Order: sequence, then C-alpha cells, then structure tokens
Amino acid sequence: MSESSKRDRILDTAEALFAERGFDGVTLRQIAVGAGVDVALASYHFGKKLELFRAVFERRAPELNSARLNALHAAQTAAAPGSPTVEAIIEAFLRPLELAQETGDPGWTHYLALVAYINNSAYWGSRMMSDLFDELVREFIAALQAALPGARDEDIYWCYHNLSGALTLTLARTGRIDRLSSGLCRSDDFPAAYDHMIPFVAAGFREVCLPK
Amino acid sequence: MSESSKRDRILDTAEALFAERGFDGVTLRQIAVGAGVDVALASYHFGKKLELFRAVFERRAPELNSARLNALHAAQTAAAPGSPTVEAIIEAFLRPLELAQETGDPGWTHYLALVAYINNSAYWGSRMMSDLFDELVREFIAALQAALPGARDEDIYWCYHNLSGALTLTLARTGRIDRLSSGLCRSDDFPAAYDHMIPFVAAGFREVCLPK
DNA sequence: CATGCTATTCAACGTTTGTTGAATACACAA
DNA sequence: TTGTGTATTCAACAAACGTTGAATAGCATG
Repeated sequence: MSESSKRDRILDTAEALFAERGFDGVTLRQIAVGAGVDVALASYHFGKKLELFRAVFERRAPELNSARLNALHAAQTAAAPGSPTVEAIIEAFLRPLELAQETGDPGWTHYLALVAYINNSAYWGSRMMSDLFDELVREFIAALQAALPGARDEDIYWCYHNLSGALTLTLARTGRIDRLSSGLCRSDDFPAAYDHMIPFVAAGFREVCLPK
Repeated sequence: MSESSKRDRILDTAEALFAERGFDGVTLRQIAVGAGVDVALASYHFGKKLELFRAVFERRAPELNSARLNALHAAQTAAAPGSPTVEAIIEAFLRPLELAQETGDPGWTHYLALVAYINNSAYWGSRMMSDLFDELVREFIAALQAALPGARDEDIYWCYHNLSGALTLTLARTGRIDRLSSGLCRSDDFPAAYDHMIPFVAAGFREVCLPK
C-alpha cells in the first residue's frame, strides 16, 4: 500500500484529474479508481463533489502565497530604503512557482495547472481566485505602484492583467508552444518561460505606465 | 418562432453554453432547451456530442482568420517596401477581434470565450487550436521575425506565448480585473484591453528580441 | 476482551446522461 | 393528390452519475 493516507491520495488524484479535465470532466469514480479507494470515501471525507474541488484548490494556496510574499518582502528589504525595481517585483511574483520542479512533487505541477484552469474560467474564476489570491495580488500591485511613480491605476491593472494572462497560459502547460516552435520551446520548461516573461513584462509595464 | 433555423439555433446555444461551462459542463438537453428544440435534433444534425463541439468551434474560424490576415496584409502593404512595425503587427493581430462588439452579434463574444477555453486547456488545446489557427499564427510570426532582425527564434516564440496568454485571458472575460480594480477596469471592454495590450506587448518583444 | 471511534467498503437509490429507432410533420415535385 | 426526402419530435434504452445508509474493519483506550 502507498505510504500516504487514503484521504491524501484522493486529494492528489483529484488534483491531477481536475487540472486535466476540469470539474465536470472528472467523475468521483475516476478519482476513486486513481486513488485505489472506494467511491464513497470521497463523500465521507469531503461531502459533495464541489467541496472536494474546493478542498483541492485551497490545500496548497497558503504555502504558495507565503512563498511569493516572502520573495516580495526579501526584494523590498534588499532595495530598502528605496523601492525594488519592476524586474525584481515580477521575479518575486514568478520564481516561487518553480517549486513545482524544485520539490520534485508532481502535485505542484497539477495544482498550478488547476489554478490556470480556474483563473481562465468566467464560471469558477473570479470568485474563487479572489477569495484565495486577492490579498497577495494587492500587495504586489502596491509594490508596482511604488516602483512606477506617476502611473495611473487603470494602467497598472491592465498591465497586471497581461502578466496574469501570460502566466496562466504558462501554468496550463498546453503544449501549444511545443508544437508551434517544432520542439524548440517546451511548455513544461518553467525556468525558460520565466526567463523570457520577466523582461517582457517589465518592459511592458514601463512602456504603458511610465509618463514619457 | 425565431427567424434562424433550428440547426443554427443549436449551434448558437451550444456556443454560448460551451464557452461558459466547457464541454463536460453542458448537456445536450440544456442545449436543446436553450434552442427550443427536441434533444434528438442535435444528434440528427451533428452526430455525437463531440462533433457538435467541433462544429461550433470550426464555424467562425475561417471568418476570423481572414479578418486578421487581411489586417496583416494591409499593414504590410502600407509599410512596403519595408516591414511593418511590431505595433502594427500586434494591432493587426488583435483589432479584428473587436468584431465581437462591432457586429453586435453576441455569438462572437461567446465564440471568443470558447477559443480562450480551448486555448488554455491542455486536453483540448494543442491539437484543436493548431488545426484551425496554426497557419495564421505562422504568418504573424514570420512578420514579427521580419520586424525584429537578428532575433532568436526561441525568443520570438516565447514572446508570442506571452501575447497569446494575455489575449486568452482577455477573451475569457472572467471578471477578475473588474473585482481587482474595484470596477475601474472592465473585462468586457475589449478596446481598452487592446489599447493597453498593444504597447505592452510591443515593448516586451523589443526588450526580449532585439540585440542590445 | 470489551468499548468506542474513525476509516473504509458494500450495496443500492433515484437521476441524468448520450444516443437511437420509429413515428410524425413539412415542403415540394410529379 | 400522391409520393419523396428532409427535418423534427417522440419514446425509450442502457450506462453512468453523485450521494446515502448500513455493514465492516482497524485500532486505540479502558
């Protein structure tokens, strides 16, 4: 028998399947089979299917949020008494997401794909994302405002929207860039994605938000 | 009775519902009710549910592709014998998507949200998107290569990935930016989104792709 | 060993699902 | 009018769905 508890195996399997096929594309029986468990056990531990979905989505959010927040605070400390650069802020926003590779836990990769699925869905997205991630995002936006003096709020929000979109598509790991580039770029190469995203996004912020 | 044929009403209703809830989140009965039609009619016209999904996705692709291609060719003609600027190319890539508002046909808005859903999904995305949109995208990438002499292919693809992500999140109209900005920005304001996206993305391409 | 509590399975329920074959309505040609 | 092909509905199917209550196992504590 596997070392982790059956409850955890349900969460892990649900995480992987929900990320791949979405809430409605996965049945409790598929999750049960994947976890090597009876169908009824998911209901016993989590109640309705929707509550299992929420439990999966909420499980790793605190750890992810604190990793990113620590990175932001580290950048702010390093730049004190001034403000960190836009690059440093974006870096703090993105690099902690590499823990998916660093920890060697494929669950993190599935979880980030699930975040991408939810963030891109009008049905699930706005409310569920806000509940778990708004506090963090507002901290980053405040830091960006400090790094871009004179910027209009509207411009900052639209630039963040562009950053969020680029990140979301990366986390989804659709394989589209692999096909488009004939294998030159790979969807699961997060470091390469961030290496390109950081200067790309920083230049965009400056272009749109800094008065000329 | 409504003016359009029942077959078209099935496509319209399926388009709206698939865009909102995804393939598995919609039943043929919901589509039938929305279209004011018997359940069996969808199967009669389109066969399996998956084939209806494909039919919806393929219906508007040619018109969308030719609108964007025309815009690109117009920009190239205007810039001849040189190459259009990066801004002009991105503009040609994005502005035709405003036909969703211009035509006043809400079906276009639903369709673009469906494109976002598929493009962000690893399960549906890579293959379905490539089949319909790769030819177009390769033309735009070739134009970008011409506008960015000396750029490495790898960098161009990653920058296009960032553009695609920002666009995808816009098309999904999740309402997240509305909430985050307390109503200052609106998800369904496509012109404002593109007004910010074009300079943002153009600056990003130049920063990443142009040798310093 | 008995007790009690949690975890897990078993068996079944009432619905809903996608799909199909037969029946009907409708348009148009002969 | 009769015939013919397409469009549409009707009725029903077997399978799969989420969920639940009762039964069983495991394992502490007394």
